[in-house]
Amino acid sequence: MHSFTEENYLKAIYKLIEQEGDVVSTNAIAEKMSTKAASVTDMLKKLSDKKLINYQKYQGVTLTPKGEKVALNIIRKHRLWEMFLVEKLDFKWDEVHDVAEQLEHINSDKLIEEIDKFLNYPKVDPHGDPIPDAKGKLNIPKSHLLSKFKKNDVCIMTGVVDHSTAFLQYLDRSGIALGSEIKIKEIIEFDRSLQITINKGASIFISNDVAKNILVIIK
Amino acid sequence: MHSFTEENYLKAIYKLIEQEGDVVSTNAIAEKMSTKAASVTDMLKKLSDKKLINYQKYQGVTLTPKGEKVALNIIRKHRLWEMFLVEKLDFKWDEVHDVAEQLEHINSDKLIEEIDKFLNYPKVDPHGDPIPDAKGKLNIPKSHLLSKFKKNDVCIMTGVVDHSTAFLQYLDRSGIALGSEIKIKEIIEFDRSLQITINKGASIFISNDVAKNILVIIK
DNA sequence: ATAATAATTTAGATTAGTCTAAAAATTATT
DNA sequence: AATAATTTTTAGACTAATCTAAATTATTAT
Repeated sequence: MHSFTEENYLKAIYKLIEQEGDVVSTNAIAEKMSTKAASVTDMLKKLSDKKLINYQKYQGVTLTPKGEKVALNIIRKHRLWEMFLVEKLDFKWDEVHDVAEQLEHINSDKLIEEIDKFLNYPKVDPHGDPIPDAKGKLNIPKSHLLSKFKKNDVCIMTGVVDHSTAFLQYLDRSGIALGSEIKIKEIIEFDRSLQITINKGASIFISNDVAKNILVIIK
Repeated sequence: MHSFTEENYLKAIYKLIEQEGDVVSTNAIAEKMSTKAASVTDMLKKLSDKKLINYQKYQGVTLTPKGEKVALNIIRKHRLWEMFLVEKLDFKWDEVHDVAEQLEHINSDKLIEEIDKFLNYPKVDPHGDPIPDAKGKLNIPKSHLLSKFKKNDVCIMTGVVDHSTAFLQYLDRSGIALGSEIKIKEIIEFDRSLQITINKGASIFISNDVAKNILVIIK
């Protein structure tokens, strides 16, 4: 099996690839893990030796299929535990994260299958994040950053990167919710801000910073 | 907080004191932890520095009140998780141990309180082992080995040390069950075997080996 | 009471994960 | 294209937990 630390690195790399792009830098990982670049380099060598990542010095990393499977399994466990805490115990959404970070490393196939059954096989968690299945496959189209789309693309809002109350309240006020249809009317060159319509309504402007925190799928 | 390893040592020491006597030897701990005596000595120094155990070179160890509290909290979590796995998920009793060994180290007061509530505040687990409360107190008299009692003592069977099917079946055939009243009629000097009556019935003989695996409370 | 045996501790090494400081490679700037 | 700035890697050290082998202390047997 893999150590807690290895699992956390793989999860961090997976999430960075999901959000930032195809290759992940040492510094990006260091920031996400709240550690130093030198420590990351050490770990990258180790994960590379174990064939969990593709790593060439100075060239950044990607996950191998094996590494991605491990990462998705951790994410599966994390999201199922979060669901369990909220649905079955009296946890609020802002209370679950730290505990789920611990529970995601518990090693027992039977346990996680039983939790899945107990929850009646949920497909997404309440953030709109999909729960990978037991084979480590996402049964829901993978979301991308709204900031990556181009003029006239139409997409559906599926989740957020920044889960802060401030940001969620801003989305609320702007009328952007899970499932909203977002059409990109215009991309302003100089600051990459977007003019969009929500559910075919009046158009509004959002900054590139905001667009980088909204996850969508192509319609 | 304490490391997983420290918690496991404290739990082992607690259980050895419960079963063996008042002071625990380095070798006994090494055996219980499946490690070497030298490693145990290192850890004993560390636990002693942290005031979790009373330790004098070559003299064995006892737990301080602080150490006992930690140990009881781990045991509380272990037993509550076992109950949860059996009662709420579809685990059999022989499947729970390994998973509970992992879950007992999850650090969240709220989580364990909610699990306790979810299970409706059980007092004992199905082995007859008591579940310590949130303050680390046992609300049930602490059990002792039947082998430690003397002639004419009367006690109540509360649990076993050896949980093997073979042993449980032997107890069954002998008519010894949880709650049985056991009276010591005679202790045979040369092999420490006992002549006892069960629920005031006909007397039977049990070996010292058997008596060392039966937990009782004084009536 | 002394020698033999057993238990325990010390000394020194090892591994995983981390760190700081310095070196090397890459990328950006002029 | 050369230099400056940034990123990444290496080198060497540290901590927690472990180990083996040797030394020390305690216990048992004669």
